[in-house]
Amino acid sequence: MPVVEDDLSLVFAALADPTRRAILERLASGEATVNQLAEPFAMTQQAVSKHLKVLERARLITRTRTAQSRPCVLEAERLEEAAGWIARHRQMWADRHDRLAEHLAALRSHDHDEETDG
Amino acid sequence: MPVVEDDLSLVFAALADPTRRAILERLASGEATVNQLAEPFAMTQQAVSKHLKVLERARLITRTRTAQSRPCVLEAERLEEAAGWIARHRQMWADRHDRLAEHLAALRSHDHDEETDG
DNA sequence: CGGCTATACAACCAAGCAGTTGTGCAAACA
DNA sequence: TGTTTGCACAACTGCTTGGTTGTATAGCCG
Repeated sequence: MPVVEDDLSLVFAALADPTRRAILERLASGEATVNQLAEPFAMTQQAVSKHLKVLERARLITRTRTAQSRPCVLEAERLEEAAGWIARHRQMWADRHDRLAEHLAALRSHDHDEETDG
Repeated sequence: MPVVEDDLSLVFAALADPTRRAILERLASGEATVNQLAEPFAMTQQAVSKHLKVLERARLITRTRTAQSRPCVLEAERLEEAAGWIARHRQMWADRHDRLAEHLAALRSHDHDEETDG
């Protein structure tokens, strides 16, 4: 197991939990304190605090320090990275499927093909 | 901890590992057998097999049964789901940031800053 | 000052994961 | 037929995680 995990893994891992995704969704409509976030989740404040740590480590949120509360705000940049990876591979896979279809079509029209690779 | 995890969590969790992402990348250039996939990864065939199980469970790949080998092929649809979630929220966050910027600009134009800096 | 509020830290636990070794089994090959 | 190849299953290990309770800290209120 990676002692140091790459950013992408951290982001995906952070997104791989329904609670955390819900937190992000809630946060999308504005800042919130830990206790505000904890309320709808049927879990303790400490548990939410841990989730926030995960999100923070993935830099999906940042936290500000105002008096005795530490509200959370979203950080969209990390999401770009994840989106980028997916988009890239989605394209590659689509290409691959296209080429596969082409290839099959080519094979079909050629009747027989000798593969002399260079 | 979810006894039954939703599809989205499975997909993100599957993507949250560099080895599995590398497997997907390799798979993007064509089918491969377990041993072929295992080679570059400095880990045993069994470990790769486990990773493939994770990918299969997330339905990011499917496996075909030909004779004694069980090659893997990519399944792009699941990726769409993950891409969709991210895209949706990216947009929401962007909107939010825009509004925040507007808000701050509005505040600034009001010239109501009482900062006691040192 | 005392007490309330908001949060974090620590210890603990059950479960899961990523990896290992060892083994079994089905298909191809000699 | 026996051997090799390709893969999976099982058991085990160490680390991580998601949750708990209990406690500590920092700021506000009276």
